Amino acid sequence: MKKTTIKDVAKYAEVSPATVSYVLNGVKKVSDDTKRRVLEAVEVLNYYPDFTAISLSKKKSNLIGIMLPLVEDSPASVFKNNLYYNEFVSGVESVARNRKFDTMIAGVGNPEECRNWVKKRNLDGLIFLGMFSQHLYNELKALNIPTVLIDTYEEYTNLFDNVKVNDEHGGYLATKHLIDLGHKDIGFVATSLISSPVDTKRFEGYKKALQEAGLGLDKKLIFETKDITFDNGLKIGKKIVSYNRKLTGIVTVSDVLAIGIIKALQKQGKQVPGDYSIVGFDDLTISNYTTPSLTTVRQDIIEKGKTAGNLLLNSIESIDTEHQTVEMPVELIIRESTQKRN
Amino acid sequence: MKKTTIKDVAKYAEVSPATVSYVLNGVKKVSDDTKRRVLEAVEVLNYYPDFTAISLSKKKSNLIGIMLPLVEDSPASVFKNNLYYNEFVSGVESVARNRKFDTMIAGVGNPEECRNWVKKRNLDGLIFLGMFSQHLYNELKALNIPTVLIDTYEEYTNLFDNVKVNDEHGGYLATKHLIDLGHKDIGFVATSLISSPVDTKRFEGYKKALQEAGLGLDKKLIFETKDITFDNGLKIGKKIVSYNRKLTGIVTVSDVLAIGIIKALQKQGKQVPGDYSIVGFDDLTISNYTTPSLTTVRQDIIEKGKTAGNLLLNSIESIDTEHQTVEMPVELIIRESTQKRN
DNA sequence: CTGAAAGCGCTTACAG
DNA sequence: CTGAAAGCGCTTACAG
Repeated sequence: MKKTTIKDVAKYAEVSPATVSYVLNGVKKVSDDTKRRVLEAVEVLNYYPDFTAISLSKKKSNLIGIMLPLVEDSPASVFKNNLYYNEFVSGVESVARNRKFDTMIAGVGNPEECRNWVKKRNLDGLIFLGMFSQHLYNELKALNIPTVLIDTYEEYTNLFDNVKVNDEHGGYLATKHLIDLGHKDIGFVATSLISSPVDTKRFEGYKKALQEAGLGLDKKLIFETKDITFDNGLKIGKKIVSYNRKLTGIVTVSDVLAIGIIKALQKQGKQVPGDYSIVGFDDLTISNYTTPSLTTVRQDIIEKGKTAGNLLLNSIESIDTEHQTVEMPVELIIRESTQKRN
Repeated sequence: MKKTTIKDVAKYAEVSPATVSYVLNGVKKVSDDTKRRVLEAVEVLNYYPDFTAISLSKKKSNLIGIMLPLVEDSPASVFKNNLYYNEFVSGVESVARNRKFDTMIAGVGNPEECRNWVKKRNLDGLIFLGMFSQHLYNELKALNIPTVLIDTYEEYTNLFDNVKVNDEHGGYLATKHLIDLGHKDIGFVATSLISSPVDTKRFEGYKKALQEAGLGLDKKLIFETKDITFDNGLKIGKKIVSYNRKLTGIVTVSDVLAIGIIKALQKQGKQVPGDYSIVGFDDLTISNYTTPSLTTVRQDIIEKGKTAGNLLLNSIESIDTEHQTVEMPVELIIRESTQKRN
């Protein structure tokens, strides 16, 4: 069965292919009568324009890409371990879909790879999730394609659209909550205070809350780990038990980390929230699944994805012309992993 | 900055565009000398072929699609609730990537939508995740595009490639495990025994194990729910407590359901595995996160995704020409949610 | 072994 | 208001 093309439609409607294209794209005025004939032909022949051909001639693919950091040579492991990406991607997918765009996902190791991908597939825009080298951003700039960055604080980042979250306030809320519950020895668990600006911001909030309450900053209560995985949470949980007996409250930069910590604590016979009160960050779907369920700083990740998607599409369709950064609110969700200090 | 095209390369190498195409595609023999010149030009000019153009002329997009059932008009909610999809998609993504294919994801409501998508994007192949109407499969057949179905048992399904899991054995293993632990009153929690062939198969395994042990089948111990969500698990958990005092073992068709049930049980003051032993199905990443961690029937979902991906790509590249169905093994993973009956 | 030319399915100045 | 023609960037019989 041969594919129905614009020529077939043209023939059926007794007009030129150009005219069919005109009515389909709403460009140029076409008389009502011919318009009707064309539309009818489209209907009868069950015609659907070929996006590949459109891409080629319009230089526009109606395709956006989401770039993820590449782990183990595949984004697979990223997805498996980080439910955050999952929800975010869903968000952008859903707005893209509504606005007639398709979305592709790729892990990106180096700048070249990214550039090639954009060129190869003629992507109309890009969303970057995670941290990448400045070199990559330079490449991006050269590519001159609408781009939105997520959760970045670096200065060179202002050359792009940006969506982030009120990280400092998040760290503050979490810490304040524990303080209000009477905790005085509160730990902070992050990935890296030097290489992760997001974590640094949250740490600022933590310090601020401590300070407001007249509590000192104890460097021994700061734990850093490589990346956000359950296993790393486990390790930190162990460390916490063996390491410091005065700690009763723990602020964390991620739900998954918090869940790992809780698990380790429980394995060592500790009670959460009996012995330790813990607050997560993100409010992933699964933060409800655990026992105890997780008190956490909620960011609406799906909404974040939607916002990023809309920003990108606006930029692609030249609706927004200026770079902007939108900061999304953050909210404390109190569940079972925190309680008054004994 | 203008895009580098095949013409530029041709000019630089002092050959025709056709020749460039020949060496890039390894088709026809080209003299070593010209080949070298072309490759050098490609290198120097930093040339990357435009897939859009290739798609158009080769009628091959190097793009595969993963179709998900559409909930609430967007695949987003599907992803949010069902970690299974997540891992599966990662699996196919990773093999596609290695084989130079990109993958797109779409929710599909009706057959027309699916057909349009395939046409629009010139997809080379399709993977279907979830249940769809027979009508859709008819459309698919008409489309005549390589397709692999996941977890289907319907008869008309044999017209496609298929990857599934040894569901019956899974149900059997789970049940047998509980029986071996001394449980006699074992419930079975499914979505639907009539509309879900997968659940029916697992149920077969359940019955077989019961029978082997000389235990009768008690219809009161069978619970059905609409779909696999944490909330539905919660509901069933409540029902279990109020409903039947003799029950001590529970076999489930999904980890998420099991986790919901455990949560509800715990909320009502019951112990898991003290009062109830529960076994899940899937072995999602999160089945380790919960307390107690979940005893479950493991299927390697990522591997399943990879298998599906390879099957599809083999079929696209005419490596495999016959339809085949591969059945993946299943394995009991014993963790903390089950124990000897008191 | 190499190239001219037609074609993939659409769009878009340009002319009328 | 409508259409002929060139073009998007590649591929592929076909001829030589």
